[in-house]
Amino acid sequence: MRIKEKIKKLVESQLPEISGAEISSTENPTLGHYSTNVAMRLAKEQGKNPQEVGRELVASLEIAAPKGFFSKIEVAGPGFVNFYLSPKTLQAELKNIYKEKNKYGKLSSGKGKKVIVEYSQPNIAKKMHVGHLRSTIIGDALANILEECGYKVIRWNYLGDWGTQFGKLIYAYKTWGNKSAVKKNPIEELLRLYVYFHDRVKTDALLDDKGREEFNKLERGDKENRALWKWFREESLKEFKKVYKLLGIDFDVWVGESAYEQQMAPIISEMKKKGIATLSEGALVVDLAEQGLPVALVAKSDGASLYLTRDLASVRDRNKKYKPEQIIYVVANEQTLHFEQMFAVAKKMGIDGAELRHAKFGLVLGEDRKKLSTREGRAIQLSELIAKILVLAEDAITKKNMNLSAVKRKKIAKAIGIGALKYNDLKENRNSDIVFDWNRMLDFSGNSAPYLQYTRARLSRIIKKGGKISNVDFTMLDKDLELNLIKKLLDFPEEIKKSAETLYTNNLAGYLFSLAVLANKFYETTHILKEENKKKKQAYLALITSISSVIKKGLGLLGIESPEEI
RNA sequence: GCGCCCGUAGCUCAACUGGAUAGAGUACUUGGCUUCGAACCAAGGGGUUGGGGGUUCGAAUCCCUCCGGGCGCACCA
Repeated sequence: MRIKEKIKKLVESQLPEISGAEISSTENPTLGHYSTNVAMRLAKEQGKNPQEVGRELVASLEIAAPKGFFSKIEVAGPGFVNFYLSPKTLQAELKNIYKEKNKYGKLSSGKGKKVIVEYSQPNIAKKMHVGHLRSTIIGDALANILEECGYKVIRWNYLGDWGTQFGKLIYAYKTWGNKSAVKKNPIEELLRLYVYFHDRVKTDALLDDKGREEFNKLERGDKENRALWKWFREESLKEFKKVYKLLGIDFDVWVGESAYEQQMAPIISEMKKKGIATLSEGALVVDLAEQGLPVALVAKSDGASLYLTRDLASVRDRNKKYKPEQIIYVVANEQTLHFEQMFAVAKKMGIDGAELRHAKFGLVLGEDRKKLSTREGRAIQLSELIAKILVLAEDAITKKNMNLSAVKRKKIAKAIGIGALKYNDLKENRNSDIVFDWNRMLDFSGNSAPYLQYTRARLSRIIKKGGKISNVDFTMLDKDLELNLIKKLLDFPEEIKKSAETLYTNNLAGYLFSLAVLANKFYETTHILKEENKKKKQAYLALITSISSVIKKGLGLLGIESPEEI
C-alpha cells in the first residue's frame, strides 16, 4: 500500500485540478504494475484526446518521479497510464516485507474503534445446518479481517432463544413428548417434536394458536414453561459448543434474544408515545411508506413481542454498552427486508450510534434449487457434514503420507477438512445462492484450501532444510517470475483493506490462490536447495519465507489453519 | 400482484464496483516424478456475458423491456 500511496501522491502532485487520482494494482504484469485512468477522466472533462493528456502526464511524471523508482511509465490502450516499478524498487520492498515477518499485512485504519460482528445465530432446540455454516464462517473471517485492520472486534453469537417457536416446542413436548426421551437424546428428540408439530399443523390449523398461547405464557413468566425453556437452552448450547470447537470458532458474547424480553414493554410504549407505532388489526405496527418499505409489525395483537422489536432493543443496548462504530449482521439474504425495516425503525426512533450493516449472503439450496428448511427436516446437519469431511480428509492423508502418527494425522485431517469446508464458502462472492453439493465440498484440488496448505507445506520443508538465512542480497532476485512474486506480495495489505471495507472475503481468497499459483510455478522451475550460488540461495529462501508467511496469515484471516506439514 | 437478488465456458464460480484481449477451478485431450513433497507443473480446445433496445471515449457491470430462476411481502425467526 505504501507504494500505491506514493504513486497516488505523485500523480496528484502533477494534476492539482483532479481530486483523488485512482490508482489500481494491475492483474496482468504486461500492463504495468499499477495503472491510473485519470487521463481518460480528465480528457472527458476538457474535451481533449485521452492519449494526448496521458502523454503529457507521463512527461511530467518522468521528471517528478524519484530516479530509478520506475523502470517505465507509459500510455497504453484507450489512455491508461501504466507504471512499471523498477527491479530495484521491488527488491527494496521485499526487504521490508521480509523484515516485518508475520506483522506484514497489519493495518491501522480501525485503530481505537470498536465493531460488533454478529454471526452464527443458531436456534435453540434445533440443530445447526449448512445455512448456519455460512454465517458462522463468513462472520468469523470478517471478524478476523477487521481485527487485522486494528478494530477491537466483539464477536457476538445472537442466539435464537426466544419467540413463538418455543411456544410450539413447549406445546409439542407437553402433548407428545416425555422427559426420559429428551434426556437420553436431547437435540434429536426436540427436533423430532418440532418437525412433528409442523406436520400436524398442516391438518390442524388450531395448533398454531396453541403454540402462541404457550409462548405468551412463557413471556409472562409461567414457571413450568420457564423451566422447560431453560432446560432446552442449556442442552442446545452444549451441542453447539461441540460444533464450534470442531470449527475452531469462538465468541466473546453469547447473548440471545431472550436477554431483551424485559425491555419489550418500555420500548413498545416508547414507540406509542412518540407516535411511531399505531394499532392496526389489533397489532402494533410502524408505517414505513416514506422509506418505501412495507409496514413493520412490532407487537402482536396478544401483546407478545416480535423479532424486530427484540432486535431494536438489542441495538440500543449494544450502543450503550460498547459504543461500537459499526454493528455488522452476518445473516442470509432472505432476511433483507427484516433488516431494512429494523434499520428504518431504529432511525425513526432516533436510536443513533453505530452504523448498522447487513452483510447478507445467498442461501444454501438443495439439489432441486429449493430452500433447505428445518421445518421440513430437509436441512443437512452441520455435525454430520463435519464428521463426513473429517473422515474423507483422513483417508486422503493416509494415502499421501503413510508415516504419520495417528495423532498427527487426526490433527492434519482437521486442518485440511475444515479448511476445505470454510474456503469453499469464503472464496465465493457471498451474494450468490449456493447449491449444496457434496463433491464440491470435498474437492481437495485446484482452487481450494488444501492447495494453499500444500503450497505452504512444500515451502516450509525447503525453509527447514535450507538452514539459517542471513545477509540476504535481494538484488539477486531479478527474473520476471521472481519480480512478479514480489509484486504479488505487495498487494496483500490492499486486499485485506478491501475485504474489511466491502465485507467480502472472496477477493482475499482469490488473492491467496493467485499467490500460491505463482509460488508453485517458482517451486517447479527453481530448485532452491540445489542452487550453487550461495547469495542466490539465500535470496530465494528469504523470498519463500515471506510467501509462506503471507499464505499462513491470509489463511489465518479466513479462519483456516496451515500446518507446516500436511 | 408488489419488492429485493440473480442469469457469464459442459459444470461451479471470478472480473478490482464503468476500463485494456471476459478470467479461474473442474471435466476432457496431451506431456512432465531416480531431481526441494505430483494434493503439483506445462500445453490445448471450450463464450453472441439469457434475448432485444438505450446511455458514452468504453457496458458482464448503469437505464428500459421481455424471458427464466431464487427469496421475501402482519401477528415465525
